[in-house]
Amino acid sequence: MTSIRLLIVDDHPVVRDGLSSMFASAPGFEVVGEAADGAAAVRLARELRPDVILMDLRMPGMDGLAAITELARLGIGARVLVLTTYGNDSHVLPAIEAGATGYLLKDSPREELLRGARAAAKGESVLSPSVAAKLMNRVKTPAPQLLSRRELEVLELVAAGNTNREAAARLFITEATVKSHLLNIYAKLGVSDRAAAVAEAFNRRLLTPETPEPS
Amino acid sequence: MTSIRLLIVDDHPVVRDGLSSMFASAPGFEVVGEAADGAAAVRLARELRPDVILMDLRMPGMDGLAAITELARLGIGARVLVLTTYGNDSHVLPAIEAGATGYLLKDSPREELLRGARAAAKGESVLSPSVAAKLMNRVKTPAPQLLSRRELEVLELVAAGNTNREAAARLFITEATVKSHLLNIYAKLGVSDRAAAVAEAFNRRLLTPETPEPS
DNA sequence: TGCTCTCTCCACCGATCGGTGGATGGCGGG
DNA sequence: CCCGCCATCCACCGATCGGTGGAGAGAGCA
Repeated sequence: MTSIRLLIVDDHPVVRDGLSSMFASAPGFEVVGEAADGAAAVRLARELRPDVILMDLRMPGMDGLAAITELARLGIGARVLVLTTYGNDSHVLPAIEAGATGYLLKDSPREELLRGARAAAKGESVLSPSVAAKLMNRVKTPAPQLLSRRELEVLELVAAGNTNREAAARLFITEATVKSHLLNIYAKLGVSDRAAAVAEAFNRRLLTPETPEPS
Repeated sequence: MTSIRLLIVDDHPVVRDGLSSMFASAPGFEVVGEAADGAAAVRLARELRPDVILMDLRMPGMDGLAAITELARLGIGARVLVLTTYGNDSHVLPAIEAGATGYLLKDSPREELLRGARAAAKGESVLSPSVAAKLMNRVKTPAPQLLSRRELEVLELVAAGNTNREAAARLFITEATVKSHLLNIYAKLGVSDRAAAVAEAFNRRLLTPETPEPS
């Protein structure tokens, strides 16, 4: 098995040196380049085709998020392992959305960093606890029983594109009843039309996106 | 620092024994009980008040998911670390939604299991790579640029509860233009009214729930 | 026994929306 | 150079929706 080719991106020379020497001294890794900002990172990534890019997010000029986005746009296959100081800053989720493969804190134990880089090279997802927690919160959030069962049914039908009349037919009630349910829903959600009600329901996880079933 | 009190839940005696002896021999852990199904797990959890529950999902009778739900309903504070054989089965996300603190594979290295249990005791989230990947897929899904920038703006305003006239004012265009944009949106999303368009946009991740800002 | 909540239903009106069938100019790729 | 996509705008009409102001019946709780 050949070594994992690494590109290290961080605006602090100290950090680059630290990471560089740490990975260089570990078996199975080869540091092929270093960059101090996003633009340089993208340039080097095209040129050197590393397997894994260790990427800081906060950098002058093109930041890490922009760089990840750009790499994805260019179709560069390198896995990006975000390596940053704070796990709870607001850039975490955008970075994942942009296509980062993993997200670790810089002060993770050496062991974990090495394991993370290896996992990233295989395309596995590595998350530090704080990031994992953030992601889980995104999914958890027990639905507070704000809407009654019936109201939720009505809202689902409306979200599916039914008119009041159609929803009424499907529920075997009259249109008038559907309208009262909707008015109650608007009041409870603090909105004043069906479109906003649907949006608010998604925000409050009363409705959830269909999970596209994999394999 | 006192030991972490563990409750082990699995329908296979072999697995219980294995885990039990593994944790018993590790410093900082104390196995206070074992259960072979969900009902017994809930009973023992109320009685023994463990810090962490190592929980299998597939069990006869009350399964792990039901047990987690029940524990949450009863307000039992124990952290639940799901410990199962397959990382890609369909019970993963429901378990997290029900309130599991972490999710590890049984064949994880001993090291990882111990670390996972310690992390869970502190309330940190531990995820095995396959589960992390699943969660990330839930968030990733790069939006296929189906809607034009302008159309997306219109849809966002509509989702926020604006009428066509209001959206027009905010975009400094006429109501007629907003209407054409919406008609285009309906065609592209395969729907025929604004509420369904909003729902479909959430399903396709063109719109995403606001992340409730923490601390 | 009250009280509250949910679910059901009715009538009526103005406001808004969806749909049709256009038109114009700009920008970019083949 | 032409085609397609995008963004902008127009008029007109019927359908639908939101809002008001009710009411009755059943469930659950104190």
